Amino acid sequence: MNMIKSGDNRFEGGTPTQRLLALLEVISEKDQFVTLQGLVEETGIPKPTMHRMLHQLEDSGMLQREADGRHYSRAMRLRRLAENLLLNDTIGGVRHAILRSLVEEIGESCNITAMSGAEVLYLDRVETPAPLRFYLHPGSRVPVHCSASGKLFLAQMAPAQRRRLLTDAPLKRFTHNTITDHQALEVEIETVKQQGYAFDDEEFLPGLFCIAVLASNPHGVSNIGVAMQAPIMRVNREQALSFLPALKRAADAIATICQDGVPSHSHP
Amino acid sequence: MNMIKSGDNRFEGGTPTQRLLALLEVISEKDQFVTLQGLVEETGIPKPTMHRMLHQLEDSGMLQREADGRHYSRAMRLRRLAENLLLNDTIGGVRHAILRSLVEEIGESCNITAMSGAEVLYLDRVETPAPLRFYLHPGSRVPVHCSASGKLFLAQMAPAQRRRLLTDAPLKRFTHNTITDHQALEVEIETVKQQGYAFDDEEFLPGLFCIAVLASNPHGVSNIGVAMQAPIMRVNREQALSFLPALKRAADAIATICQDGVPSHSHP
DNA sequence: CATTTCATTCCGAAAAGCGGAACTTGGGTT
DNA sequence: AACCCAAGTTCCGCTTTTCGGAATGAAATG
Repeated sequence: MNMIKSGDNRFEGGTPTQRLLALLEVISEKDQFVTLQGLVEETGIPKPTMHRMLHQLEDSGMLQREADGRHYSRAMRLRRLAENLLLNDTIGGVRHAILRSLVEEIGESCNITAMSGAEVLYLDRVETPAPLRFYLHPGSRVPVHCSASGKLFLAQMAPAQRRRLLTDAPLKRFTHNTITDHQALEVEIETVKQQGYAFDDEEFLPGLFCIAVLASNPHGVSNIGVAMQAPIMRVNREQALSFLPALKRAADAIATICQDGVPSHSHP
Repeated sequence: MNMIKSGDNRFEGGTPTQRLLALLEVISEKDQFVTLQGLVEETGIPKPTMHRMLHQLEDSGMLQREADGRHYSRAMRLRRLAENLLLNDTIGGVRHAILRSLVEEIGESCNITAMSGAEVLYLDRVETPAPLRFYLHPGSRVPVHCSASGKLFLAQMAPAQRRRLLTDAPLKRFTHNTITDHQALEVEIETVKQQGYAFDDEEFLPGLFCIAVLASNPHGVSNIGVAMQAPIMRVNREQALSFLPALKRAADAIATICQDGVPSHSHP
């Protein structure tokens, strides 16, 4: 009894189904057969509960027992699930690949953003290989008024819609550069609208400089942006501007792919 | 093709967690974004229930919403789960053993590959004992358009899906042999489809020659390939062809194991 | 054959799921 | 501008599942 690390925080909160997914995750990380007892020790889930979970997975053909009856391994259905997930993930895969090649080209972290509610959502992100970097993971959100993409989204809105969005919440200050005055923000947005791109000059995080463009959308307004984020000591305004063509190219490629995101009802 | 097929029997019995897995399965079979309504029509699950399920998957970072807020796509955690499932699935070392005996038979390095996103992922690999060799470790990735396995995966895709994958990717040049022209690649893919195997003739790394086959899958497309990789000074096209039977045999053995998943014996 | 170690079953309390109905939203039409 | 329609979201009382401590098998171990 040595390496017993009771309780994986992954299993503490969440609904039963989320628990089950977390269990699958633990199993997926193993390259050996798993046992009930082993999983109990690793996850901290009580034994009867774990027993039931494994049984469900076995009944549904996701796991199978080995000859000895106490070791579980991946069954066909789980393999097929994993294969299909990867095999058919072409849209996400391509989008990520475009982002990756953009980062490779300009050498700084980039992300794909979208307007979500009253905030900017990071859809995907690729980090620069440089050691000094900001870590912001996909799925996180930032305010509209102090992000480059956010200002672009605001710039293409109808004035009434923008006012509705901004009047409700005050423009929270994050740094000394954050634009907190509505008048000043309108001026900035006008500039952005004319330029077709936007900066974030340490307006959200001290030391973070960004430039963003929109993935243009023929059918109207766009809700996809592409942005570069870099430490201010490595990228200044001129350098950021030199990245514009590459950013624009990536944005157009992403726009093309995302156009036919309509699901089909076809079945093999 | 019926637009609406209410009620997939997969969703009739079973516990809530089994239902959720079945839902993931349906999503995994799609190569496009899914919507709440679309899934409701396909599965027959009531709308509020589906709404909750998708929310749970979104909250746990398995799915993410696209910009429009109504299309869902695979999020990072789900991709990682799928990759780990395949990557660590050595089935008690049997899969690895098959690869090892293949290498022993033909005398050159071989690997097992899978499609992941827009790239080819190395699931497992065994090196030749020969002193001169390329070192590429499991878990690494190579582009689809310049790898033997990649071309096989492309060849079995529906044209629309392939186009989406390739159209906006620039077909990056790695060597003087890399196919960088889309037209030429389509021709190559057609050849590959008819032959049932694919070469990589120094298209990715100078001096590296590969031949690959798919582990055939009775239920449809396959996401597992088997490939040989050797220095061009040791293996030419004819020799590579002479390895085909052995490669095919190994691929079939791997396919069989992945279906039955019954290993002979072993103490983990 | 006593002992340890897991796997399995039981069951009352607690929680999550369920889904019809109603409500909201956003885009398009009259 | 008023309306409509389709899709997404929320509500809420009822039902089902889950939860997990404790007790009970079933093998290995000594």
